[in-house]
Formats: sequence, structure tokens, C-alpha cells
Amino acid sequence: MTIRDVAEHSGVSVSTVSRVLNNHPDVSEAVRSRVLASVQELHYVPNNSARDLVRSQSDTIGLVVRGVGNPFFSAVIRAVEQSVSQAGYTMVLHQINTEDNELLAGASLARSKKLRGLILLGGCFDYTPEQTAALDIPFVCCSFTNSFGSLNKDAYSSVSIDDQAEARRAVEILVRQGHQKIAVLLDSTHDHSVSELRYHGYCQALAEHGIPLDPDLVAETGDFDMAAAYEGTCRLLEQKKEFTALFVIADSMAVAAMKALHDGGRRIPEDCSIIAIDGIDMSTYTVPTLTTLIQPQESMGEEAVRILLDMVEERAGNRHVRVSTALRAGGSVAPLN
Amino acid sequence: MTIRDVAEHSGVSVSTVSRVLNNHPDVSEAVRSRVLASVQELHYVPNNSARDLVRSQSDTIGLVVRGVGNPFFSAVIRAVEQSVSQAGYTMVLHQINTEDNELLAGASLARSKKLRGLILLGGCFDYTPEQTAALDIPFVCCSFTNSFGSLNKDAYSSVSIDDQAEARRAVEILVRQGHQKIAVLLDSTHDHSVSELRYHGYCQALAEHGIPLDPDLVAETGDFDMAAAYEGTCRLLEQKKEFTALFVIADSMAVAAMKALHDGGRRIPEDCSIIAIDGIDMSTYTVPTLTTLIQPQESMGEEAVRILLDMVEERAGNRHVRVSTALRAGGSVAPLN
DNA sequence: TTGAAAGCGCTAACAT
DNA sequence: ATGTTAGCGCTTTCAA
Repeated sequence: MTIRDVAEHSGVSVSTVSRVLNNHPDVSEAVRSRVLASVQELHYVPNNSARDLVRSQSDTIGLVVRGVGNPFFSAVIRAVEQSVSQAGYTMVLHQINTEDNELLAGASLARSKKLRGLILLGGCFDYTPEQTAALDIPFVCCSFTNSFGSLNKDAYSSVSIDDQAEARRAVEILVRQGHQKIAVLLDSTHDHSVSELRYHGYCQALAEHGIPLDPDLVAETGDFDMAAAYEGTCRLLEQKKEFTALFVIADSMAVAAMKALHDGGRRIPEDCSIIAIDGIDMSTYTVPTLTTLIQPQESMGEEAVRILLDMVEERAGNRHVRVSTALRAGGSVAPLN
Repeated sequence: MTIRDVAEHSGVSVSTVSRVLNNHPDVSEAVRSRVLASVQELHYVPNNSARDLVRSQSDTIGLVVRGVGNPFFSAVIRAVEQSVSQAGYTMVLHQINTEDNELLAGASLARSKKLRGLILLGGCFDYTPEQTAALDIPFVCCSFTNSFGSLNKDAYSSVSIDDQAEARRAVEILVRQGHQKIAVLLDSTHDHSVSELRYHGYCQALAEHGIPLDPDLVAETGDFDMAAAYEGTCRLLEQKKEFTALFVIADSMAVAAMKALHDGGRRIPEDCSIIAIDGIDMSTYTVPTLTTLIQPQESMGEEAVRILLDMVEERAGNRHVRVSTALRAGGSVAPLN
């Protein structure tokens, strides 16, 4: 079943079929619909290898996800896949560990799969021009930006929330409820990732409200996973330093933190309020429902694809999109006393 | 940079270069190493599109996931991706809704991407030979088998748990704790999916222990998602029919059910025990930890790939692998009073 | 053991 | 608006 069969079946030439298939303008409506009918009837599917060969490029978009197992990414991946295939492209997914370098992974993927473009999901923030030089295709950072790197703004695209501002907002919500002793649970204060950025937001909120930063209330887990978050929260409890509220940099970690607080005999929110950022489905079903700032996961994925394809198809240059979060007022935050 | 350049650079014909590149036997050592040297020097990388075109096949394995957003699948997808790329193949992921037909989706993917093989994750159980006829590549069903269909056992492969037996085991755990009024939360009793199978296990366990089946205690949600599970549990509570334990067919649904029970004023496990099947990470962090039968998600993904590649590379024929679950004794099950 | 040449299915000039 | 045709880079007969 080739383009020839379709051509013969609809009584036109192969090039006409090709034109129809590629939405070229100069085809009469009559012929167009006739060809389309044949395509339907014959269940014709174009041979991508042949297409790619003659166009000397593939229709493949790479998605490198750093931090396997983070449920926040699941919805984004889904949205990206949808958008990519809807646009007639193919997505190849590559998941790497937090320790791995997503730029290297992306570059290698780009070569071996002849990628047209690349989406980086959950990466680091400290790229230098030298590092990205290896990447000779358009790429967009999804859910993060190059805040700590020296990349020129027009060397890449991004779609993300304002991590620091949103973290500040989250902490401020706690402050407004009268909390002063606010702990924070994060991966690291200096990992050049979303963790560090949100930590800055935490510090900023405290500073703006005249609350001194207490290093004892900063719990670094060294990882984004739930087990580490659980342990980190336990350590926070063990040191007997009082805190009435906890800001967690990610929903998944917050779920584990809630468990640790509970196991440590703290009631939420009576003894300890907790707020996070991300908004994964699952945290709707914690007891109480986690109060969190929801990142619009689906639209972030879609937007990342839109930006990327605009670059790939040269409709537009690079751009940076900031999306905002929506507060989900769960039951995990209460006024102090 | 094509095979021609390599040929000219090493002073041989393109066909000889091709032979070297494909490890064909009849090439002299001298020529072989000369060609290889040129390849190195010129940084030549074969054009996969051209290769695929002429061989009319790719190195692509398809993964069709039915039921987007089920966290149980995340770990499996990860394992599949790892194994596939480790074996030098490319995975293309396609996620579809529960309403969609994974066989159709798989067949269309197979043609458009020239798949070598296909893995179906979370599909239906009622394929007929006619339906699978469209699929002319090896495929393996992951996490389910064709229990309700008429497929010949050697027409496909599978890796799954014994859903009915495991469900029976789960319910039996409740019975052993003295529970008699055991409700069940599931998608449907007759959807030809894992839901129906596990429902049979539930019925079987009740029957074996002389407990009459009470239709009022069978809550069908019509979906696998958490919102539906929450609603379903609420309806169960509203009808005022007493039950002291709840068997939920999936961890993700159980998390939502726990929330609904809590919101309905039931303490877990004091007022109601709950047990499920799947073993997602998240359910470790519910309060109390969910008692569940863990499916070995990673090894199921790896095994699925192993089986598939054995078929693709004709090392072995089809086979069916049954894996067993491991009980995670959380705190959600307690003896009756 | 090596080379010449015929396609694989498609797109895009170029011609009509 | 539609058809003819020359490749895209590679593998694989078939000949030498």
C-alpha cells in the first residue's frame, strides 16, 4: 500500500496525492476530496521513512524528563504527547535520573533520532552557551528556566511559573495566617534547580515580613523523592525546634511530609499547617486535602509544544512564557491557634 | 556525509561499505578495517530513514497505554523505556483513554511508525482473532491477559498477575480478620477488564467462606479515576448499608476511597478496613499506609520487553508469564472489633 | 571478495 | 491545476 496505489485508485498522479497529503494549496476541491476518500478507503498510511528520507529530516520531537517518578511530570508528558502527535509529529521519550545531565542526554538523543526539536522537562538551571552548543536544534525548557546559567535569553525558549514569586506567595499565605515559625522542606538550597529558586522565595517572604531565617527550619533532603521527603520531615521533628507551619517545594514531597508529621504525632492543620507547589491529582485526596499552588500542567505541556513547533517550522523565534499558578485551598492550612 | 563519501574516502564501493556496516561476512579484513577507519575519521552516522526505507522496518517498539493518568502505569512505562532503549530500540509511547480501542490505536501506530513490536499496557480482555488480525507484528499484553476473548494462547504474549486469584487473596485477608460485610469498589463488574476479573476474585472469596454476595455492597464507578472512586465510595456510604471492610481494585482508587471514608466520618481501620491491589508509591504515604498487594511494576515492564524482543528477533516464540504480588501490610486493615 | 545497479516510498522541481 | 521525473541514502540482488 503506497502512494501509487492511492494515486491509481483515485485516478490522479502520485504528486497530486502527495500535494493533498501535505496540504499544498493548488489542488482542486474535487480532486482533494476524491484523494482523501481513497486514502480512507484503502487505509493508507504514509511511509514515514520515505518521507523522512526525502525531506532529510524526521518528524521526531524529543522529550527528556529529568527526575523519573515525579508524578507532577506525568500530566505534562501526557499533554506533550497529545500535542506532538496531534501536530503530526512523533514524540520520543527519554527519562533520566536527577543525577544525569539532561543536556548530554538530549544531544545524544538528537543525533541518534534525528530530532527536529527537544523539550526538556524538569532540568537544571545552569547551562552555559558552551554546553548548549552541542544542541543544534531548537529546544524549550518546560517547568524551569535558565535562572542560574549564562544562557542568552534568545538562545532558547521556556515555559514555567515564576518559581520564586510563587514560593513567596505560598509562604505569605502561611504568614497571613499568623505563622512565624515556618519550616521549609526542599531538595537543596543550592542545587540550581527549582528547589533553590523556591527557597529564595521562602527567604524573601520571611524577610519581607521581618521574620528571621532559622537554618534549623530548613530541611534539605538531597532528593525530590517521597522517601527522602519523609526522612527529611522526621529529622525536622526530631530536632525539637518548634515550627507551626511547613512549606514544601513539591506536592509529592508534601504528601510524604504529611505522613511524617502524622507519624510524629502532629495534627494537620491544628499543630502544623502545610502548603506546597505543584498541584498533582493525588494531593487532592490526602487528609486533609493539601493546600497548594497548582501549576497548569496540561497547558504547560501544550504551550511547550506550541513554542517548539513554532520554532521548528520557523513560524516564530524563541520565546519565554510565564504561566501562573492557581491556589487550591485545601484543608492543610489554618490560622495559628 | 553519506555512505558514498565513506566509499570514496576508503576507495571501495558503496556496497562494500554497506557490508562492513552490517557485519556481512565476505569482506576482507584489510578492506573492513580501512572502511571502519574512514567511518571513524569522517564521523559517519548512517541515515536511519534510508535504512528503514529499504528494509521496510524500523527499530521501533510501540507502547500503547490505555487509561491515561493511572499512576500504576508510570513505573511500568519507565521500565519499558529503559529496557527498550538499552536493547538499541526506540520506544514510541501512545496514551489513549479508557474508552478508546487499544488494538486500533496499536495497529495504526504499527503502520505509521513501522513498528517491530507492540506492548499493550492496561488493555481490554476480549480480543477476537479477527480484531488482532490487523496487527501483523508481535505484541505482548502487559498487566492483563485475554481472559474474556477468544484469542488463541499462542497468538500473543502476556505478562500479568493472576488478577482473580490475587483479588481473592486480598478479600481473604479481610475475611481472616473477621470481616463479613465487605464492600467492593470497582470500575465495572462486566467491563472485560481487570476490574471484572478482580470482581470475580472477590465473589469467589466470599463464596468460599459462605458469605452471601450483597449487590448493595458492590460499587461500580464506571471509570478508574480517583474522582469517580471518591464519588463511588460516597454513594456506598450514603445508602446506609453497613460494611466493615472495603476491597478496592486499584491503589489509586483506594486513595480516593480512603478520603471519602474519612470525609464520611469513618475511621480507617477502626470503622472500616481497606485493602487494594497495585502497590503504587504514593499509597505508602496515605494515613494509614494502604495495605495492598504489590504488582512488581518494574519487572513486569522489563519482562514484557524481553518477551517482545525475543519474538521480534526470533529467538523465541510467544509466551505467557505470570508474576505474583507481594503483600504490603500497611495500617489500613484491622481485625473486626 | 568486490562492484554495478535496481529499487524502497516519497517529495519537489519542472513541465504542461 | 495536474503530471512527469529525478533523486533522498541505503541494502541487496546479480555479475564479475
